[in-house]
Amino acid sequence: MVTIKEIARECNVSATTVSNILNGKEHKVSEATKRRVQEAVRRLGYRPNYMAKGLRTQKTGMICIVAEDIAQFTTPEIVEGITGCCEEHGYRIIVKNLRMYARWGGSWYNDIRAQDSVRDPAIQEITPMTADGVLYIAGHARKVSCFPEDFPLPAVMIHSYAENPNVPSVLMDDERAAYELVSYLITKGHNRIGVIGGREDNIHTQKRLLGYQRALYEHGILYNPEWIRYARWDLESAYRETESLLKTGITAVFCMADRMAGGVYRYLDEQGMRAGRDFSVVGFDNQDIAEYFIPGLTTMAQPLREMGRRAAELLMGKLERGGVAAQRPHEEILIPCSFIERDSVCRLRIPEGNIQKN
Amino acid sequence: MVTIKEIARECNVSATTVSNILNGKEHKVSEATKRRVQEAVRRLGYRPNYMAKGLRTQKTGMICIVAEDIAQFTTPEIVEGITGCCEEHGYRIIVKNLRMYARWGGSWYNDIRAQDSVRDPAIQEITPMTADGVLYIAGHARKVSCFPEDFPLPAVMIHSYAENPNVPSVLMDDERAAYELVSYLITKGHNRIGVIGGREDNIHTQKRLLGYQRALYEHGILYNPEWIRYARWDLESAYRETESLLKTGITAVFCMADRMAGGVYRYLDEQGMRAGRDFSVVGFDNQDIAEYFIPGLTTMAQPLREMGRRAAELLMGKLERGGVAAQRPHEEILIPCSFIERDSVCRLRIPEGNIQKN
DNA sequence: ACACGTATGTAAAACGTTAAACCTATTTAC
DNA sequence: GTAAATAGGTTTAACGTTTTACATACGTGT
Repeated sequence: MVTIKEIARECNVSATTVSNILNGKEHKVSEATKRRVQEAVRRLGYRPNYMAKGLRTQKTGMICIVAEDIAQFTTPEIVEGITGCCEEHGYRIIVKNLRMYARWGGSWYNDIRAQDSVRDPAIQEITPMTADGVLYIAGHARKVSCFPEDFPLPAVMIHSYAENPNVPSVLMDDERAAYELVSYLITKGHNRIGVIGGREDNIHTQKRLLGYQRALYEHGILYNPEWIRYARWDLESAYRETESLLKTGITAVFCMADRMAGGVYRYLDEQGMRAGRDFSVVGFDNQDIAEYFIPGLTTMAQPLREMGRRAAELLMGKLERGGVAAQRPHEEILIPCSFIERDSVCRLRIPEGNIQKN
Repeated sequence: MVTIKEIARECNVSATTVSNILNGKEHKVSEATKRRVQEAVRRLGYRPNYMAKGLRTQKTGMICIVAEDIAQFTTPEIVEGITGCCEEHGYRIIVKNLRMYARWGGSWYNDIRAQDSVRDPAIQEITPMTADGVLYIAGHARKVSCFPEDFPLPAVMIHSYAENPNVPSVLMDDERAAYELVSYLITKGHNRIGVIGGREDNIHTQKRLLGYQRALYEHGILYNPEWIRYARWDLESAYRETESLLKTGITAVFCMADRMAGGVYRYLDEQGMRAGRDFSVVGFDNQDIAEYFIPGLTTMAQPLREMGRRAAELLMGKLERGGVAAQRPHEEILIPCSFIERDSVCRLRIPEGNIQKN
């Protein structure tokens, strides 16, 4: 591999000069030598040695993405958003997948319960020697400790709430998204609207429930605890809640995950009913599956790429400012979701006066 | 950050000795010093400086995953398989996502046509300075050129065929998977079986078609070109083929992607028909969506994690052998798929004698 | 004629690690 | 009793880059 020294010898200049030219520090170099060096670099096919560079500058030029489960459907799009931004800023990306390390057995997405803190060998390994910054993609609120203590590397949390000071979070606006979905159902004439939420202690479940509540309140509909069910984010558990929930006399249901809407669809099918005709369903996530439901599922698309990009931009800012403004209080960036209308909701023909009568 | 030198000073030994202990070269060190050093390493919280290490050894300790589209549904599980193996061998993982670089416009998964070769700035960037080896996740046959010429880095192709010599490929066994699916349909009594394939020039389409053909042949059913349609791997294009395909009088269809089966389901729904009752459908991929179809889609699961792991193991072998056996001819490793039975196929009640009558 | 600034560079040291060569005391072979 | 081997190290140089400090020539103002 050709080095800076060889370029220098080839052009009869010092290594320093070549380095200055390659790094755009051109205030000390004439146009002529600059062109001469650049030509040699191209001709000999010089590539920088990142390790030598990193050793000298004490920067790795890498961002570490820590993903609790890289195969979870939300993660890849977030990563795509991140890569876009990082490439533009000249950072390379290193990936740590925690899935394999997870000691708490069973299916990750369904069975993991919120943990106060992650203290994981894989994370402990991320030192300033590995990366210049960390982007943590989590599904639950977390306090993350890595080496050295208390996240000395600039970090941004994506898709969940960080409990560390100085670790800002980039999240979708759960409350508003739920508010919009439920308001949509109300404008379609529904006033008895059920909810199938995720785990009760999950922060997303809670925020979305607040949005549901606000929508009801603003339209003068009384909140009825009977209409609220909690499940485990998956089809099976949602399916098990559906029968008794429908018996409460609701005409529509807000499912906090498209996969849970799948449970409702299955129940409806068994009863010879059809979403969008005999009953109304909205989901959340706009996961692939929503498009393949028959009829297509009306839902809320999570702004995954956008979240990834915003988080990366935030991190780039921190790195370029050199951690100057690091003493701000916990920062939270909410990205709006986008409403996707398909065919799973029908208009209700019920006299208007009924609305107040829960 | 604490360095090897500080450990050395603390223990009154030379840096070399510390290095030897840390790297398991213990043939030249007494048990006593070894323990003393290890204790100091723990106490002072020493972490190796990968850049210094890499600069000296001329190894990066990293594997680069090149993904043509990291958000494509097959990629994350392959990556998960890779990470498992690489962690075990002490390699870190760096990710290049080519999606953003793709110059050929439009939707990647649907519109890209097979390219002879990828010669992409992102790939050109992967030099021995970036990674020790490359795992390339592609959807189409490819000749990959990176810098320096002709893949000097050990590489393995996953999920598609590499046209480079010395770049082995790890693939699912398309032919056999298709053979099994179609044989399954035949044992259920079907003998007029349609196909909705992917793009006609796609290598997976071709191999699966061969499997289809073999199944027919072995059961004495004549191949009928009328029953074969090509689409673009997506719901819409498959939907457009469905009507005329069904008019040929088939009783079952083999879709080469679950998403295309979605097109068939949509058509059936419009006709008041139902898969698994009035018509039979099998898919391919066992993508998430298959489970959410109503009724559930019988399909073939791609062995994605397994492919990722096998490819990584192959690469580790190459790296540890130091490229000694690199002059073998093109190697192809086929991983079997696994059949997933759900409810989209019905048994046909037709007199047995009918079978020969196409 | 002199000091001084500016443009255009160069030399040497340093980043943290490991490979190669070297050293010394003790044990073993014969 | 001597040579050779072994155990248990040490010293030095090198990996490729960037930073810091220094050097030279030329123009300019006075």
